[in-house]
Order: sequence, then structure tokens, then C-alpha cells
Amino acid sequence: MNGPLDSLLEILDNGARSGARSVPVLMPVALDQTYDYLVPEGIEAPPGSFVLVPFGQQTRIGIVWDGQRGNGKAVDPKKLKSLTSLIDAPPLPEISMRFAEWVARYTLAPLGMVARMMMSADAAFEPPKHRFGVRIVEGAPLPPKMTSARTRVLEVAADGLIRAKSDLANLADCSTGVIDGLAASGNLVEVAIPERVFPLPKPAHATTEFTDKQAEAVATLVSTVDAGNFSVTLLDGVTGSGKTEVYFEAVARALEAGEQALIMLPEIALTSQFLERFEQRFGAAPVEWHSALSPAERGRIWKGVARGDVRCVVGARSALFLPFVELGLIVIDEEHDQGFKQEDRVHYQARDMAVVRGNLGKFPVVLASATPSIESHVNALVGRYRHAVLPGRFSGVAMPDVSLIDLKAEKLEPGKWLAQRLVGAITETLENGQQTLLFLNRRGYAPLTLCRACGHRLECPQCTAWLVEHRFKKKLTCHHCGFSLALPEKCPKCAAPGALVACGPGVERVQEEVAERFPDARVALLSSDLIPGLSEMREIIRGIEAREFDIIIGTQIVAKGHNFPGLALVGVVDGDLGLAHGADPRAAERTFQLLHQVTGRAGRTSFVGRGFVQTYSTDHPVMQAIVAGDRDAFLNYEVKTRQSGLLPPYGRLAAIVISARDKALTEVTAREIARRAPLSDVISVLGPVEAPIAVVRGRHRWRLLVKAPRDVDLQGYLRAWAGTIPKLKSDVRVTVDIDPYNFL
DNA sequence: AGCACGCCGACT
DNA sequence: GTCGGCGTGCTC
Repeated sequence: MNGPLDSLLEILDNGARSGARSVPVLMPVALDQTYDYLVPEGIEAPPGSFVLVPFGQQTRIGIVWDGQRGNGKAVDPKKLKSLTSLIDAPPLPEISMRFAEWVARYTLAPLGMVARMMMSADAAFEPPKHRFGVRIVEGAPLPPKMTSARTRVLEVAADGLIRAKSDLANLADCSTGVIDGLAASGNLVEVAIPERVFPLPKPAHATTEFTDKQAEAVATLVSTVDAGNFSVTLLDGVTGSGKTEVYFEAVARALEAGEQALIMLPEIALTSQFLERFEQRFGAAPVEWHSALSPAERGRIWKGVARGDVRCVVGARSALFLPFVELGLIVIDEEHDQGFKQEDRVHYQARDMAVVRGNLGKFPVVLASATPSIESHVNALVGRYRHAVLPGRFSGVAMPDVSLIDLKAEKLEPGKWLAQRLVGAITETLENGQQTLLFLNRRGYAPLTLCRACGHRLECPQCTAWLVEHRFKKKLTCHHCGFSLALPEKCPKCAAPGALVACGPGVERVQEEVAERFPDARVALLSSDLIPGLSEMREIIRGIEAREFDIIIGTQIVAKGHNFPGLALVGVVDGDLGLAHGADPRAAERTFQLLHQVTGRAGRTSFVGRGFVQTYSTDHPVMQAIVAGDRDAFLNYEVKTRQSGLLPPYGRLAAIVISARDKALTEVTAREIARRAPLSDVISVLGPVEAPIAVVRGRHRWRLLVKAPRDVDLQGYLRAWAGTIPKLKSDVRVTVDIDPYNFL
């Protein structure tokens, strides 16, 4: 006898004889197997428990799993160590374990790495830190020396609330010494500050008036919640069609039924506007989950979700991996957004994994968008998803009137990036006291700097990429690795002074042109590198809503999720920017969505807005669909393109990236891996080719693209392939990305 | 993933 | 002669 069964029997046998129990533990590291630990007498460690275990040289937190995942080798029972202790945290729900296994299997990531994502709230596993504060003691005799500071403190504390010493000191305008004095005299008592409770969203807090069509969509969504089984509904409606309010009703129904609900948004769209709408409907702020939370908050929310104290989460993609115990609905708003694809560590598409989560949890999933992804559109078309359509704009306002500016005919002045017709429209808009948005999806001042004297281009020393000038920061920066360099005075190659010229526009350069052309206009510049955090972003958005700015210049962070009521004109500086990537099957889709979304920002409440798209490719189907305002024309065109190319969703893709510091080694390894691809009638392997960005952070990169029909087990093929690859030379890294969105 | 062990180059 | 670079192997 040998193999896993043998080792299992051996452990059971050993356990029986010694009276010791052992449990499989999954560690949050890049490993796909569980490790067995003895459970000391007196400790209960049921599946899902978080436990502290000795692991190699370290002691780490693992999860007691509900099944063994061996590596095929038998384990010597004498090697078993005992787990150190049980962690005081709510257990990982069983459904989260099944979900983790599913995600690991699908993405080809080690299960331990998926577990790590689920545990990304360190504070949840640490003993809770009690914060202490003080409260007034009613009726205690006043100390003999009553100073004015002491009087102020007691006046503030008279309301009986518990406050941190420093808070109370601030409110009473004194030092904490005064507080300590009053505590010593018995007039204040030190008490633990109770944990903040999560405000409960109230399903019946407010009622929304719906049009007939909206009410129909509400009824569809609510019926999927009532059905209590798995379904996916594509909620399809333009910005301003009342999409959010419609799916709020589904959320309300799930909450009413005692289920938890999750609303996922692209990180960038987690705006205060959205949170306010939630609060208006549910009478409480939602629990937010995103990367800007403090560690303590993450821990608190993680535990709240696992205990069921949190009923509704509004969050970015990682919220999907929170330990929901009673999840009954997921809404993915802006479902087409590329931000749902995670590209590092575990590569996953949160929208697709949310559908999987719904299937495992037997509950409905709602995908909402004004410009659905081709994948979801096709799924709705063929009946895999239900389709709820919200027609037109809620307030009865027409879509903006969009025109193209053909840059081949209407030439730009040298060194300028706004065509005369667009400048004219901005002037008119300013005269009308309305707002203009200029959109350019490129950060910085200029994407390329070259030397007029010798032709040298300033490139990143560790990537195959140009350095982008950031004029405000007086730096040249690589957008791939973060390398940066002070803006040089003279050419680093030929030393010619003052010969460096900036080529091409970034948002900062557009701002410069705007300042020159419209010196009196109040201008806001929005770019992720210029905004330190979420709160600053929210403040700027508020300023725009309050019409504190006339012209808004921004990258894609302005395209998403905001409603600017005074916006009458949108100018797209470079409409062709996203179309360039040849290998990316989603380039056209992405460009269409972005242009549609950004031009759709104009004229949303009380007037017809205008949009101008500057382009050199006026004949491109994307541009044609944008001017015609004909989303369906674009969808039809793109569906045909995908169908004929067997591209998603008609085919499945996997990208394999081979990288190493040595150029030749990278190529040799890539060719060797490609050579070992199992033969298949239906699966094709393209490449290897050098990656479009050939070097990143000093690592050379080669790519393979695997194409399979929809109904073929692509992961099985890849696993079989991986099994034939001999051990890689050190420093060679191979990553597999199922359903890639990045082709660089 | 993270840690220790191991073996080859520039220092006190 | 040692410190430390990172390549390699292992974690019940």
C-alpha cells in the first residue's frame, strides 16, 4: 500500500492509538496542500477555525480545512507537530472554503494564496484592542479645588458619553492632565470604549417613485431574490436611467429576507455620491470595503461580516472574498469595468467569480451597466442571463449630441491639442456659465521626451518604456515600474543644454493650454497621481458639483460614477488612444465604453449636452457608433468580431508570461515551454513572442497565448501541460492568467 | 510566501 | 580571515 490513502490510514491509526486527533490546516502561502497538526487535549478546532501553528521556522495563522489536500506523498506521523493555539476569530464559513477551492482551481493559483486573500484583514486575527475612555460619575463630590478647566471638562462630560481622554481634553480646551486629575478625584471614571456597532440598513426606510419600465425591472430583480436560487440578471440602462435605485430594491428585498447583500463597484466609483444615495434609501451608511481602509477598520469589518453583524457591504473587487455567512445577493455595478480584473498574485475577474459565488450560494447576481461587457451582453442574448432593460434617461433629458473632430482635416496648431471647433465650444459653454470636461486618458505632461540635438529618447533604465514627464512634480517617471528621475537640464546622452522637447500631450499639458486660452476660467485637474487619497478625491468632486470649477480636465477617474449637473460640454482630446493595442481583443470594447461613458457625462439634468471626440480614425466602427449614439450597432459589430475570431466569450484565452533577468534565458525557456504544449485538435497555442513591453523592472518577458473553444477544459489542459515542464532554472518565473485583460 | 542553509566575492 | 550576496530547498 502507498499513496494518499495509505498516509491517511496511517494518521488515523496513529491517532487512534495515541488518542490524539489531527486536523488538516491550510496555510496562507503559495502552497496548494494542507498540513496536518495534532490538536492538543482540551482544544476544539472544527473546520473553518483559525489556528496558530508552527510552520517551518515560523509560527503562523492557518485555517483548519474540512478535507485533506495532500501532495501525493505519505507523511511520517512522527513529523506531526501540535497546533499552538486557537485564534479568537469567527470561523471561515464552509461556503468560503468551497469558493476558495473553486477560485484556485479556475485561476490555477495555489489554494493557500486564495486563502490569503480571504484573510487580508490582519487585525481580525489579533486580540481586540480595547480603547479606554472616561465618563462622568454622577453625584460624586466635587474636588476641593475647582479650577475653570475642571469646570469646563465636567460641563462637556455632563452628557454622560464615553470619550477618549484626548477628545475630552480637546473639547474642554485643556490638557489631559486635567482629565487625570478629575479621574483621581473620582469625578470621572475610566471605562472601555464599547466597540462601535454597524448601523443597520433599513429596507423600508424610504420608498422610491418608479416609472412603469423601472417598476418592471424592479419586479424582475425582486422576483429573482424571492426565488431563492441562483440566477444572473443583466440590468442594462444608460446613466441616469435610475439603475442604482432599481437594484437598491433588490438589495432591500434580500435584507428583508434576512440575507446579507454585497454591492461591488470599481474602486474608483466608490464615491460619496453613491454612499449618499445608499443612505437616503436605507437610512444608514453602508459598510465600505476598499484598499484605503485602516488596518483596524478592516479587521472590524471582516469580523462583522463573518458574524453577520454587517448586513450590506459596498466594496471594491476584494470584498468578494469577505467571509459572508448569509450572503443572498451580489450586485456588480459598472460590470463592464476592467477594474474588476485583478492582475497580480491571484489573477481573477471579480465579476465572473461573483457569478460563481452566486452559483455556490444559490442566490441571484445582478450585473448592472450602461455599456455592458460583450461577455455579459452575449450571455443575455443567448438566454444564459436574464435581461432587464431600462430605457432612456429618467429625467427625460436627451443623450448628448456627439460629433467627431477629424484631426486629419481640422489640423491642430503646433504644440496645441485642442482643435479650433472644440475651443469655440468651450468658449460658448463658459459664456453660458456651464461646465466643460476635457478628457484625456494619459497622466502627466508628455508621454515622450526627446533631445532635439541628438534624437535621444528618455527611456526607463529597467523597462522598455518611455519616461513620462510630470511637470508639477518636475520629474520623469516610468508608469510601469515607478522609476523616476529629476527633470534633467541637458540631454543625458549628448549633454546639449536646453535641447529636450516634450512630445505629445498628457492631462497636465492640456491644462497648460487651457490656462493659456482661457486665463479666467477656474480649472480642476483630476489625475490619480495628483490626488493623494479617497477623501481628497471626494472633496474635488464635491467642488465640481458645487460649480466651483468651469473646466475639468481629467483622466479616466472623471469618467466613472460621477454626476456633474452643470456639465454641458465634453471634449475627448484623443479618442484613438485606447485603440492602438493590436493584440488586445477588448481594445475596441474598452474604447467604446470609455467614450460612451465620458461623453454621456454631458447634459444630464436640464439641457442637451454636447460632446466632441477628436480622432484620426473617423471611419472606425467605435467612432461611428459613438456619433450615432448607437450602442447596439457597436455591440453587434463587436459580437461578430469576437465570434469570427473565436475570442471571448466565444472562445477562452489564457496568457502565459515567462520572465527572467537574462534575455536569452527568457527566450530559450519560453520556446522550451511552448515545445512541450500537449497536442490538441481544438486548443491552439500562439507564440511564444516577445512581450510588447519587452522588459519590465529589468525582467525580460515572453508571452504565449492559449486559445480554446468555450466548452473545453482549458485549465485541465494547462495543468497537464505544466506537469510536463521540467524544473525551471532559478530566476525564471512563469505566470498563467486565465482570461487575460492585459496583453502587454 | 517566507525562512534558513549553503556557497562564492569585497571588506574590517 | 569574515560579512553578505542570492540560489535552493522545505514547511505537517
